[in-house]
This record gives sequence, C-alpha cells and structure tokens, in this order.
Amino acid sequence: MPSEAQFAEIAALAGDPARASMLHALMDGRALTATELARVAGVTPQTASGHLARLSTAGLVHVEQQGRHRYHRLATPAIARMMESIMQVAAELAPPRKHFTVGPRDAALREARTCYDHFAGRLGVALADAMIAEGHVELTSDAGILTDPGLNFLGAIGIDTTGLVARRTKRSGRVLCRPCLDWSERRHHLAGSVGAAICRHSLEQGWTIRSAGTRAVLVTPKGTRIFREHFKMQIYQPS
Amino acid sequence: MPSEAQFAEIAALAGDPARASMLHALMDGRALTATELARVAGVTPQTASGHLARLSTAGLVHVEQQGRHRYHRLATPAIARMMESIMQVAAELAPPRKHFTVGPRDAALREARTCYDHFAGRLGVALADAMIAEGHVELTSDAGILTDPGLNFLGAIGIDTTGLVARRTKRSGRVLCRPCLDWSERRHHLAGSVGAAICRHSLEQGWTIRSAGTRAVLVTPKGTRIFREHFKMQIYQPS
DNA sequence: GGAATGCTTCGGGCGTCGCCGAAGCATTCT
DNA sequence: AGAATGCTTCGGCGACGCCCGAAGCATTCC
Repeated sequence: MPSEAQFAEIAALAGDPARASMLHALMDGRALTATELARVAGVTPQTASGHLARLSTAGLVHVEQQGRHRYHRLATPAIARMMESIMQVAAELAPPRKHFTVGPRDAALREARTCYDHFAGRLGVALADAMIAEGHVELTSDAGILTDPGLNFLGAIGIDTTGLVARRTKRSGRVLCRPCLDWSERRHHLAGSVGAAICRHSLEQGWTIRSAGTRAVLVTPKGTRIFREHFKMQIYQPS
Repeated sequence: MPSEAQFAEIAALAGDPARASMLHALMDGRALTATELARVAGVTPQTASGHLARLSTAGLVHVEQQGRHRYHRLATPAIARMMESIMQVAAELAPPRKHFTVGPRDAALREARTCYDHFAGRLGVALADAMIAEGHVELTSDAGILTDPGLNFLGAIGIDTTGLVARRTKRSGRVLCRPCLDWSERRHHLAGSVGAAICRHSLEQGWTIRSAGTRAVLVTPKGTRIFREHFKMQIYQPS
C-alpha cells in the first residue's frame, strides 16, 4: 500500500538531473559502474556515489560488487516502464519545436535504441509497421496481439517461441503484446514479451549491436538484410 | 524530443509531497478548485497557489476559470498513466508490511476507486475476474482482448459500444484492452477503452457514485445487484 | 611492496525551494 | 456599497540537498 509519500519519494529520486541521467543510461538494462555513471551524469565520482547510494537504498537500482567495480542496473522492469511513461509525458508537453538535431548522439538514439528490453526509435516503429503490414501483429493504442501466422513467422526466423507460447491466454491461446508509444517518432512500436523476444534474438544473432555507452543500437549489414528480406521492412534505411 | 532535463523537471514536479498529493487528488479526472487542493495537500492556499502555478505552466494541469473559482484537472490521460506507473514502482519497492490499515479513508480507496477513467481496487479486480470467468475478456500482463461474446455482453447491459467498435484492429476486428496492475490488490484489472467504457456507464447509471473529495467510489444497492446478476461478480462484497 | 584504480565517507559552501504572514485584486453575495 | 470569498503576489525565513575538495579503504596491476 504505497502512500503518497513513497510516491513523492520515488518521483523526487528521478527528479534530480544527475540521477535522471544515470537512470537514463541504465534504461537499456545493462549494468554500469559508478564511474561510468558519474561521467554520463557530468558529476564527480563522489557526487555520483552519493546519488547511487540513495538510489540503491530506495531500491531503484540493484548493485553488484565485482572486484573493485560496483555494477549498477535498474532493479526491475517496472522502473523502466515508469521512466518510459515519464518520457511520454515529457514528449507530450515538449514544445513542438522542429527537428533541432542536437548532436550525433541524439541522432543515433532517434535512429535505433533499446527501450529496456525492446527496440524503439525509427527501427522500432519500422519493425512494428512491417509486422503489421505482414499481418503478423495487430496493434492499437491499448494493446496488441500476435497472430498465428505471426507466431509461426517468429519461430521460422529462429526465435525461441516457447516463452511466448507459455504466455498465451487461457481461453483462446492468443499471444498478446504491449504497445509502447515512441517519444521520438510519436508512433507505437512493439513492447511486452513479443518485443523483448525480437530484440533479444536480434542482439544474439548479431542483427543489431549495442553502441558503447549509450542506449543506441546499430543495425549490422546482416541485420539490414534480414529485416528487409524476412521482416519485409520497408521504411527504414540506416543513415 | 524530450531531453533528460525535461524528464527530470517533470519527475521533480511530481516529487514534492504537496504537489504529489494534489496530483493524486486529480487522478480521478475531475477538476478541483485551488482551495480544495490546498486542503488535501495540507498547505495554506498561498502555498498551493504557487504549486499550481508551477504545475500549470509546466503543462501538467489544465486550469479553467469559472467565476471566482479556478478549476484544475490533469492536462492529459498520459499524466494519469505516468502516475500509475510510479505507484507501480512504489508498490514493488514498498516493504512487504502487513495490512496496516491506516484509516477509513485508505480502506475506502482499497475497496473501490477510480484510476483516472477506470475502476481499481477490490472492485476493479473483481470486475476483471468476473469478465474473465465469463469469457468476456482475456488478460495477460502485456495486454487484454475483448471477446465477441464480451462485446455483445457490454452492448446488452446498455453500454454504448460504438466507441469500442471504432477502435477495433484493422484486420481481425478485435477490440483490445489495456491491463493495469492494481497497487493495492497486486492483480490486474481492466483499463484502456474497455475499462473506461464500463466505468463511465457505471457512474452514469448510478451503479456506483463518487465519494466526495477522494478517488474512492461507492457501489450502490442497484450496482451491487447488477454486478452480481449480470456481471456474475462473485468475490466482491462491499464492507 | 608500491603505485594506480575504483569507490566511499566526511566536511563545508551555497543555491534552491518550500512554507507562511501580510497584503492586494477579482468576483460574488446581501 | 460593503462584506465575504477565492485566489494571487510579495517578502523573508529556514531547511534540505546538491556539489565538490580532501581524505580514507579496498582491490588490482606491475
């Protein structure tokens, strides 16, 4: 029974610029060291240490000691979803300024990134569009559904679908998936267990690789081919 | 393209105890005056005025002047969803303390409340359970689906389903709905357009009425009968 | 063993922000 | 018109917390 006080505490933890940067950097689900987080937040290590102590005692990040390093990662997926939803509001409220491309780093993020466990950015929405066009998924703002051909398709390209099959609804055996509104594209992409399965497999197979230090991902030539020939992805062209 | 700075700003706005209380009070979607919000936040009117000014200039709340009153409400549904997701994290992180029923007000909230546009609390999950048991909806943690019998059922009890029908997926014509994890019950209930339609109709028909000043709702005798006889709701007994 | 690295705690400076009392408009009631 | 209500702005006080420099452990490298 969370009280408003606990609500405010969590929001306040996320509300500091330095901590927000750190949490952001952890959004891809990986574990980073304190020094790396200090760098992305633009503060000294001792300041970062204090922030990380607060985040971990609050339970937002999980710490794991390994030698002289301390690896931090988001404690639960719910925290990533919370941050997504805050980004959501930020995108809504942001002034409709034109494409002020701030830098190459932001451009890469808009191009393709991970959203904790699934793809977002132009790549994410293009994948979702392709899946919809091929009749593999159906998507509304409320929810999504993986069709039977869609399930077969995922199996055919090598994705282990046992995890998805296990999550089917009791009655009709449908596999459902979660839509996620993309803050950079302002369109929906695939999240939930389906989006996570695609992302995981794509990274394992080397279709995409993580960019060092950021949430951005790069599509490899192999991935470009797979996405075009198998997913029938049209719109996306890596720039 | 929201930056981390805007992210932090929004989180910080929600991170102050007084503002969090106010936002909480607005979670049912209604518009409240500045004085009412000052009272629920436990601050003086002039302090509340400052907070509300910040919230409105940031775009989180929308203000409407009416005579000498200024009515405040959440600017968009996305803000309510954001707060839900923060509550979500708070519930996860909250120590698993026993049922420390703080007071009658909290008890009423746990019993039945609105979650911006749909029902939550024991009533919310009981309704969802009944709909699932009757085969009207299927629900996973990722998403939900309204079955054809379910759509007919909603029409039969008088709900205007044109809004739902309009939101069907292009291909198979399914009506999808959004699950929402209940922080008090730790179970899923119905949200999205389906949950909103049920909640709206229930309030219009007098099956439930809003409790003054809080997000709690009361089930009327008429509502108790309807929920039992038509929805086949089992578990819920108003206490 | 000595040096370097990663991280933490301590102490103090400083800015920000939340809070309220007092006062000032605007609207409404009688 | 005068009083009451709703809300805001102004001024000032107090505290919380963000930040860094300095110093202290722990681990690892040479």
